[in-house]
Amino acid sequence: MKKKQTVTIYDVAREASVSMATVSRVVNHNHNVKPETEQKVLNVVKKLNYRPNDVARGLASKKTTTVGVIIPNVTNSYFAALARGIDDIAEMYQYNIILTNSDGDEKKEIKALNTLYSKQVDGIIFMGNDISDEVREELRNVRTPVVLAGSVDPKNEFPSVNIDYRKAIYAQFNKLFENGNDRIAFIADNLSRSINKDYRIRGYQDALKDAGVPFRKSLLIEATDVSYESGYKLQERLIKSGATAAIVSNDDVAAGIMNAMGDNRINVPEQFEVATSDNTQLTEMTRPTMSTITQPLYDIGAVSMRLLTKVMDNEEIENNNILLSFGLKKRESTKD
Amino acid sequence: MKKKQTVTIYDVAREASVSMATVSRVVNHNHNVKPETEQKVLNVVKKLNYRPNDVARGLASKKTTTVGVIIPNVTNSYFAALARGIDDIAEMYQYNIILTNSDGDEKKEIKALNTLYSKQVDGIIFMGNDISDEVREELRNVRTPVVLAGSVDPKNEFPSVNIDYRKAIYAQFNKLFENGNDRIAFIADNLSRSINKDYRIRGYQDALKDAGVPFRKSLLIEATDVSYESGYKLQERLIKSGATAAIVSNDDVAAGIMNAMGDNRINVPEQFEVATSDNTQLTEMTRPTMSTITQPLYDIGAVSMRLLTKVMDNEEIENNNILLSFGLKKRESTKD
DNA sequence: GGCTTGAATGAAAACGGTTTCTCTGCTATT
DNA sequence: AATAGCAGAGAAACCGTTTTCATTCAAGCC
Repeated sequence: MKKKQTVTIYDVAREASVSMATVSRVVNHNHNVKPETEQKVLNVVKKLNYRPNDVARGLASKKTTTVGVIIPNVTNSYFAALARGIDDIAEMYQYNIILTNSDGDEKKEIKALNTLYSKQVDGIIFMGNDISDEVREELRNVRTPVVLAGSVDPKNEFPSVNIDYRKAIYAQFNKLFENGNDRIAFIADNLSRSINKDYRIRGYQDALKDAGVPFRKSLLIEATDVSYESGYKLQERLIKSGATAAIVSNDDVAAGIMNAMGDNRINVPEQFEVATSDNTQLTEMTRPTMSTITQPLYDIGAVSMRLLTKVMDNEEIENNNILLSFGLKKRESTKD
Repeated sequence: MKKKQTVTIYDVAREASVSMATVSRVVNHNHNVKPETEQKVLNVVKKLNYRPNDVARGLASKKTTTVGVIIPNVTNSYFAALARGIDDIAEMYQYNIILTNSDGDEKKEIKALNTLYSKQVDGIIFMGNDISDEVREELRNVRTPVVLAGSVDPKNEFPSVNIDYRKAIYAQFNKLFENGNDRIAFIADNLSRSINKDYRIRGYQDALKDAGVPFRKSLLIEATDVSYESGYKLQERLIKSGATAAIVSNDDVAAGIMNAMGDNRINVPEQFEVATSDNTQLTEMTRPTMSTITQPLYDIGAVSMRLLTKVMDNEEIENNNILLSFGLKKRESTKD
């Protein structure tokens, strides 16, 4: 009938006839403890199967070795890929991840921020495309380092890791333009969000201007959300708009559009070209496969976590707003 | 120059001229505090913008309102869907989620378990298809409630939420058999894992027996991993095996097989039928779309989190091993 | 030989809450 | 009027560490 009371640092100290301080030093690999003493303590630790209580540790040291991650939806492959990058690097630096789904909803984001704050996380990685003013305010309030991953901040107030969305769309537009399209639609789930308004659409307009093609508002199309279904439903409207090609900001939506085209006997890419943005695995799974901007998804997550560790350690940061390089991958949904 | 020292319960107590105990009571919505006093405290709380420190709380109360979630890979749509269900219910019950990727690797699983243990999580949800003996041992050691989600335990030692994999495969086999196939392959990433060996393959054999079809070992095919690529590479072997249909245990793998068939001018479903198992969104995105077992993915996660709350609260549990109902969805990759 | 120095250790004060007791006054009961 | 009972509040112990500061002791130095 061994009743397993949790064994504390005090138990170890007593059993090893040393003070708690010494045990603490040993456990934390501190210098200044004689090898023999260390060994003695270590033996007792093993014998008693002592495991430090991280909560007590957190209270005393004011560090929880935990970082909060706010993600719109784990179920979204784009963000899931980032999350994986984040977790891998976090683990490498001995941090754990508290994951919270926000659905990109301001209220939920703020609530999550407050919870994480209460939980005393050492840092926060925020994903959500962009940040509203209220969220910005809250982000300032939680006095813990924040890094934005795959999420823009036009004011560059917070450290962030992204690709250059503006240039990416610019490049993609030009490809399609070279293929002979002069009516190219741009599709995103929310055109007024900063990531679209201030970056992608600008890139779109840059290209328009360079190509000497007039801007048509009707070619800017908003999807109801980032889902396959919403893309599927968009197909008709897309054809009616007179567009012959589309740049889509999300792979699921793009897949929906493409399949709807196929189901309506419109050939992709012969009759309509589709280019997408995230290079998630889905781009290889559809038929035709999808041409896309290539983003280093995993790396965006990984780099932002690494950046966060630097901020948490007060290291000198050369560049707060990191832009990772992107590429263009030609697959079957575009002509060239 | 307001220097923002963190405000503690003590500050609130002083400012409101009450004791810490009273503040604590108010903050925790405890009975036994006069409405006026409560209001007075509440005012100070607001004025000082006091936020309880969850770490201190956790130490004192021995509850962290945090549960650990071990997931093979967030990037896997099947598990991501479960994770979403888990997080939603967790949030509903005021818990947060510490998410750890294990890659289904025993070493990482054990390490994660230990970390979670140190962090004093109130409970753990384990995903990983099945559990090795070492993990089982560790699962016993962490003296915190554990629930398995989408992961079998032949010994039924731990509470779990699943579908009846054996019956599901049985039903699926029969469909394909009725369609005229008598050489039906079964494909999984690891045939010796319990979930396959003890459940799916048994279902497969049950069906074989009922149908009076002899068992052919060559029709049991192991994929190198659960990925689109590994499925794609399997196609040739599949044809050589003489099979005319396949039951696949993972949607990504199934998509790979199907696309490889298409790329090699083998018509699905006319020349080869493919049925898959997870009903992730991918099943609707491929062309042809995929027939599949329908699993309530989100619900498996949600129900297991709910179950965990019950275990954590020491509630009476009527059924420790929950089987959610599954279905069969006919799409384009099978004939009928 | 006295004094400085530094390594090794211990004592005890935080850390910021929860919770158990205990103590007041009232109100209700008889 | 005396007493029981209870609501409301405070004092202080406790949760399990880290960390500061003090102490001891031996070696090194002139």
